[in-house]
Amino acid sequence: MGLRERKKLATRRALREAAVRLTLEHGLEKVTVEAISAAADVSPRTFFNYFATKEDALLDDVTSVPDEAVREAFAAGGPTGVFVEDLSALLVASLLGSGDLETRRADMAQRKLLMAREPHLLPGLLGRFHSMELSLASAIAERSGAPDDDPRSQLAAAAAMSAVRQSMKMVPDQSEAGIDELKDRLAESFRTLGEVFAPETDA
Amino acid sequence: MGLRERKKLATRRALREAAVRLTLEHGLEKVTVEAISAAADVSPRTFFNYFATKEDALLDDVTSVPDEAVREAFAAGGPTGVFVEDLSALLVASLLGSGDLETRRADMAQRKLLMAREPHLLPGLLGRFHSMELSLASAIAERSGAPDDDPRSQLAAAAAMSAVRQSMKMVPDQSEAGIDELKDRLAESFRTLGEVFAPETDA
DNA sequence: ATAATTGTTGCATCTCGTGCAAATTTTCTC
DNA sequence: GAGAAAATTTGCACGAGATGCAACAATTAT
Repeated sequence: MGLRERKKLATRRALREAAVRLTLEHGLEKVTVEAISAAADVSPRTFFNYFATKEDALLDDVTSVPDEAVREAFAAGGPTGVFVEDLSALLVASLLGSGDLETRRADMAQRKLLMAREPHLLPGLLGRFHSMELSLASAIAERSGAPDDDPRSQLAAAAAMSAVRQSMKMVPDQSEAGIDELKDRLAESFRTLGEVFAPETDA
Repeated sequence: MGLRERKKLATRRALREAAVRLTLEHGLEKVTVEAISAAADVSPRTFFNYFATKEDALLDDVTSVPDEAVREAFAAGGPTGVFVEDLSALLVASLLGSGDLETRRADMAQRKLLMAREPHLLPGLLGRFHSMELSLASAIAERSGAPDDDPRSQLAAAAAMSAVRQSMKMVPDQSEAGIDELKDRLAESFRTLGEVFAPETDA
C-alpha cells in the first residue's frame, strides 16, 4: 500500500476517533466540525472530503458488508452444512471482522456508549444494519439456490439481524470470551425464534 | 375538538402533504423549507414549530405506537389466545390504524415511492419502526407475564417487525383486499420464520 | 528533475435549524 | 359581546452544516 493510501486511512481514522471522543465528552450538538477537524489536524473543508455528514464520521466503522471470504463459503453451503450454524459463523466473522479482538470489543462498547448518549444516531445505525441485511439476504438466497430477491431469504436475513442486535445487547461489554459468548447468544436467539414462531408442530 | 386544535392538525397535514408532493416532484434536495411553507401558506419559521427537520415532515404519518385498544386486548392474552394470530391482528390494526382503507393504502403506496426516490429517508423510517418495536416488545412481555425488558420478547418483537417490513414489500400497491392480503402475508411470514429457525425438531 | 495525478485548503454561498420578542389569533371570563 | 389571558404565528438575527470552485500542496510516475 502506497504512502498516499496509508495517509488517507490515517486521516479518516483520526477524524472518526476525534468525532467519537469529543461527542462522548461534550455531546454531539456541542461538537462542531471545526472542532473535530482541529483535533485531527486538518481543515474543516477536508472533513467533508471524507464524510458527507457529522453523523457519518461517528458511524464510519460500523460493518455493513459481510466478510468476503466467509460469505463465499456460506453461499456454497459450508462450512458445516447446518444452516443456523453457518449463519452465525458468517455473522460473527462479519461483525467482528478485522482487527484484533481487544480493539473490536472496545469499539462495540464505545458504540453502546454513543447510542446511549446520542439516541439520534440510532436510525443511522439501523440503516447500516439494513445494508448488511441486504447482502445477507443475497447470500442466503445464493446458498439455497433461490433467486436473488427471494422473499424467504430476505425475511430470514432480517430476522437474523434482529438476533444480532439482541445478542449484542445481551453480551456484557467486559466479557472475557467476546466471540464465543456472542456466538452462543446468537445460537440461543435463533432457537428462540424457532420456538416462538413454530410452537410445537409435532404430530 | 376546538377550532385551535383543528387548525393545528390542518396545518400539520398541509405541511406534510406539501413536503411529500414537492419531494416526489423535484427530489428532496431541490425542495427548500421555504418552498414547503409557501405551499402550505405559512411562514418558514412556522414549519419548524411543527417539525424539527425536513425529514420529520415527510415521515410524520408513519405509525410508531401500537393501537391502544388492540394492544390492551393483546397484552391480556386475547382475542383468540393463539400468539401468532393475535400478534398479526395487533400489527395490522396498528399499521393501518386510523382513517379509511383507501387513504391508508394510498399512504403506503406513497411511502414506497418516497423511499424509492429518496433512499436517505430509509434510516428515518427504520427508526420509526424501531419505536414500534419497543412498544411491541413491552406488549409481548406483558402478555407472557415476563418482565418488561425480557430478551425473548424483544427478539420476538424485532422479528415480528421484520415480518411486517417483508409483508409490506410483498403486497402489491393496487391490491383490492389490502387488509386481508397483508394479514395473509404476515401469517405466511411467521410460518416462514418458524420453518427457517426450527427445522424439523420432531422426535 | 519534471510532469501528471491526487488530495488539501480557503472562500463564497446556500440552507437548515434555533432563540427571542413582537404581533396576531383563539379562548376564557365577566 | 368586550376585554383579559393564553397560545400560535411571524420576522429577525445568527451559528453551523454542507457544497462548488479554483488555487495550492503533496505524492506518484516518467
